[in-house]
Amino acid sequence: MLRLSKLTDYATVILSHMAKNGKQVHAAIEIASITGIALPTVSKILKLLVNANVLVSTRGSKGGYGLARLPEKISVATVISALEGPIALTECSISHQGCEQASGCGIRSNWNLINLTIHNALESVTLADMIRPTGAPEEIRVPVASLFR
Amino acid sequence: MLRLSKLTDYATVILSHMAKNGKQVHAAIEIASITGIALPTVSKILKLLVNANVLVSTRGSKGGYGLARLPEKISVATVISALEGPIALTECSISHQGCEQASGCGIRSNWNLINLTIHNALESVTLADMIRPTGAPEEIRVPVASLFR
DNA sequence: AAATTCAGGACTATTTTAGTACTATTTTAT
DNA sequence: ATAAAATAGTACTAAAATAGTCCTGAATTT
Repeated sequence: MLRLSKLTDYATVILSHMAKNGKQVHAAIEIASITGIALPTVSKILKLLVNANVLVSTRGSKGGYGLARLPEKISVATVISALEGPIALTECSISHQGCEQASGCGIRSNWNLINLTIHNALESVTLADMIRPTGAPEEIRVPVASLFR
Repeated sequence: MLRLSKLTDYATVILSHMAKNGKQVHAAIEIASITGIALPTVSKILKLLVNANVLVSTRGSKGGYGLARLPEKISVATVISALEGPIALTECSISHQGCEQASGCGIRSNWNLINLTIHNALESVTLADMIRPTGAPEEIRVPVASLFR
């Protein structure tokens, strides 16, 4: 499975909760209790999202976290790279040093093409798309069964 | 990083070696010595690829492994799912049981859309594409820098 | 000044992945 | 027939990555 880490999965849950509720500020402990994710884990995720400029934080009592911009302006690609670093399938797409096959490897640029395609796909989906009501018929254009051939 | 396992990476190296050499049959030990991957690991990968009908094997002396069909007919998606199982970003896209947020989670069908997009991207690239000479200018249509924003 | 809340970093435990070893089975060649 | 060559299958071990926790410090509000 081409897997996303659990933390990234949590991040999407947290962010969609924040995007759904119009509230400006959410304390970490509030998010933890609503989502059922342990507080230290929630804090860790929120911190990473602040560093990636997806969230803004305010300290002190009445403080908390809020979206840095409109959900329409937050792409899934941004969220994933905030949690996991650059989006790339192979190690050599990020750094090609230490690859003993560097010279004989004619695959690299082709991997880059694939990475780019995937990145574009993830860039085109925003947080606003994620919180749209599930299963809206016009959203599903292709039979999902084809995924598991 | 949206990572592929090392074994999958190895698999693409092994398969492109096999696709480049017109030879019909390659012994596991020959592949190991050429690619520099340890023999037991090579065997493991080759077996998985046979199970996924990407390769065919013949036993006995003069035996070995060969491509089950033309490189044009072997997609990257097939290779990845042979090594890692179904291509999906989130656990709940594969099995949704045991997800305590099952009812309140409106994200699932949107993840499926993303998964589908990525799957299509990977399905459209074949082994034949992977062994094309690297860096052919017409292949690179978008600046790679945009990948690492 | 006290209470609340985020910031940052270090640490531990768990899970996943990679790699190894061994035995059985099949086919070819002598 | 028999030996050699090669894959098939299974179980096990070790290493690495990930997830999760904890603690101390800093900022803001009341």
